[in-house]
Amino acid sequence: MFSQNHTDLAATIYDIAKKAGVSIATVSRVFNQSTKVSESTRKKILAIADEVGYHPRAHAQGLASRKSNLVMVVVPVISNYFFMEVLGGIQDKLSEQNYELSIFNISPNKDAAEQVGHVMKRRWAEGYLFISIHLQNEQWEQLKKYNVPITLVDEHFEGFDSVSVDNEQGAYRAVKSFLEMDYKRIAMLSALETSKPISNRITGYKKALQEYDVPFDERLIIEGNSMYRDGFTEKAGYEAMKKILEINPMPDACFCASDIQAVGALKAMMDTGKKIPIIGYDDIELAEYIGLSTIRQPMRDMGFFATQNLIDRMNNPQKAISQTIYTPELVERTSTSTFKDLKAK
Amino acid sequence: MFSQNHTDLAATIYDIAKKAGVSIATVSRVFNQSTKVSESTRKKILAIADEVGYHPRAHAQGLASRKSNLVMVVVPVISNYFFMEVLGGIQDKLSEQNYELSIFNISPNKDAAEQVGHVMKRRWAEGYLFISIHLQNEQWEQLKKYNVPITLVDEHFEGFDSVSVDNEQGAYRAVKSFLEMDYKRIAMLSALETSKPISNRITGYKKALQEYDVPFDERLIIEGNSMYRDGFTEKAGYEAMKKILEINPMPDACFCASDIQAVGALKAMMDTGKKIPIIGYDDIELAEYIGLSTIRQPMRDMGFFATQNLIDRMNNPQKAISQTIYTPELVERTSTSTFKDLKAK
DNA sequence: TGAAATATTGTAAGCGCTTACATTACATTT
DNA sequence: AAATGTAATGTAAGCGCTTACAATATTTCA
Repeated sequence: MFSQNHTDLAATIYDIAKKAGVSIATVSRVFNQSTKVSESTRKKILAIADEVGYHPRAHAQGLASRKSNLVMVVVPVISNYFFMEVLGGIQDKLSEQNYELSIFNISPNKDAAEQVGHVMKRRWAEGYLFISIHLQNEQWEQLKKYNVPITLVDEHFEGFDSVSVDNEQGAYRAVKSFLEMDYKRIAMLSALETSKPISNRITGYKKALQEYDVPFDERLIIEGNSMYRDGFTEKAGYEAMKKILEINPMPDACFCASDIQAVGALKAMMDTGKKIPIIGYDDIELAEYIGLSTIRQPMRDMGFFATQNLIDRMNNPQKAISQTIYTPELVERTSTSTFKDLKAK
Repeated sequence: MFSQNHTDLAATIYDIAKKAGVSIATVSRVFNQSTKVSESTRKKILAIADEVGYHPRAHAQGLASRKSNLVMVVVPVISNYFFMEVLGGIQDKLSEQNYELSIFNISPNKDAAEQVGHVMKRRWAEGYLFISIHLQNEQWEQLKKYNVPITLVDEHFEGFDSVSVDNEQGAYRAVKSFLEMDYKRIAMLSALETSKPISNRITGYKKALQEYDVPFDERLIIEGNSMYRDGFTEKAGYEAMKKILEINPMPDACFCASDIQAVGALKAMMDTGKKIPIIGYDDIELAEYIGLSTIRQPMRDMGFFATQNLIDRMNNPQKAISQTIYTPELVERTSTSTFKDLKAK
């Protein structure tokens, strides 16, 4: 239940010390799990603290100890399915370890590096999780100078701990599955190509084609309008798919850079009446319900593990740098299997 | 770009003051937008600060000024579409006003009031946004004693600023639209009924029936399995819809308590081959793409406005308490219109 | 030109904690 | 019982800022 004795002047460590007849150091020790306090005084102090509703002020603790118990998550856009899932995993880990979570949202309108610099300079958090943040090489290098624990999620740069997914492999598997079904003209519904995950997926796409001796045709890669959220929207997917369906001759399969775009693509096919098998990317919760075949990324696990990793580094800055790469897997559903059945007939 | 001169011992206000040949008070004034600094020294200080990459430490500022510039968002479950949208609005407002955002996630496994009490006691944030947090009357009362700015979103309790949606009205409109189409046996796919939004929606449902002289039949209200996320999941929707389709005689329309459940419901209809018109609730981004008719809640606006409201109160604690109620509107899409067309024929 | 008014800067006392080091109380050992 | 070791507590110096108040510089105006 809530504290009963609240007044405007909240109790400080001095009040508790006075009431308990001890020094503030002793009170502080009680609240810092120090073992150097006798059981009797610990109990007395805890009782008094509870009675007056005392709780150490985070700012004072932070200033005095030069620690904040705060982990900052830096993300590009908050309303995004991938991020949501990852954040779920982060939360799980953080609450388990008694850390607070703060979120910093990189606005797409301003320079990313500048905003990141701003966050770092505040020196607020003890550790940072960068989710899907893409910077220039030189900017990553600058970031290292802050000498603060940072773990990258869905991105990798030499010298940082990172947790990511093998995008090349994911795309490769998707495209390969099409090739195995004997599709040759495979389109790729892409997004902003300057981002590394996307360029890696394109590499995987090409690699699969090469392996099956299918010549690469750049006209089959369509980049959705990326003005908003780098193109990771249903709308961008919808429009890009319309273009794809107009290519002559029409592609006979399509690999989409994300599920959310694939949803738009599905809609485009419904509206135009044209239909080709598609595979998405991410495996968002929804994919199962619309029967979308997709490449599954273990998003929640990634968040959980990345946080684990970050906390490890916070506790031991000398720890060796690790790069964790999850391999995504293909999940087949009706957006491809119906066609498979047709082929089989 | 990031700071160039980073060392492990980051610059403090003293370093800047010394370099600039002024007192720390003057430096502080520059960083607090005080007008009482001459333009020339302001520029000099800013230049030096930029050069050494100085930035005031949040904890020190917070302790000295007894303010944190921090707004805490308290939510029940983070991975939730409704919350995501609301958070987007909050972010917009907050970044505009230069506040930091922290998130506290109420774990469903522990007592909500206790966790809320814990957050409040830390006295960390200057203002709190409670999103979809449901407490007992007595617990709300206790909360008031902290005497701290709080704005409720998607919930209301006398004595708090709140921003919510008229759930009764929303449900009423949905059900009424069915009644106008001459459907009589209208099922409701519900969720955990102890929550106020849900009970209000049930009230609206009943009200519409009454108005059209359709007797209320409690067997037509099916509560999804609410063990997880209070039942607001596709899975819960899927299973509940299966039950609804088995009711004898089969209902001829269904009002769902959320879009996310409606997605599951749609799937259930596909799987069983039975089909009745449905209306969801929320209007999540996805609804448009799957043609789901729904009751639109202006989620982003709610977040934005609630934050505005909170900041107003933080600046003026005497401000009169306000309750803002948005009226949701019906958005008709194919999940109802196809049926309408059929009827018309 | 000099006093009064105003603009700019400095001084210093906290804000509420942590923690190294010093001190005291108590238990052990001989 | 004195000497020694150990556990428990206290002392005091910050942590890096803000801000009331005091001091000084600059401007204004008679």
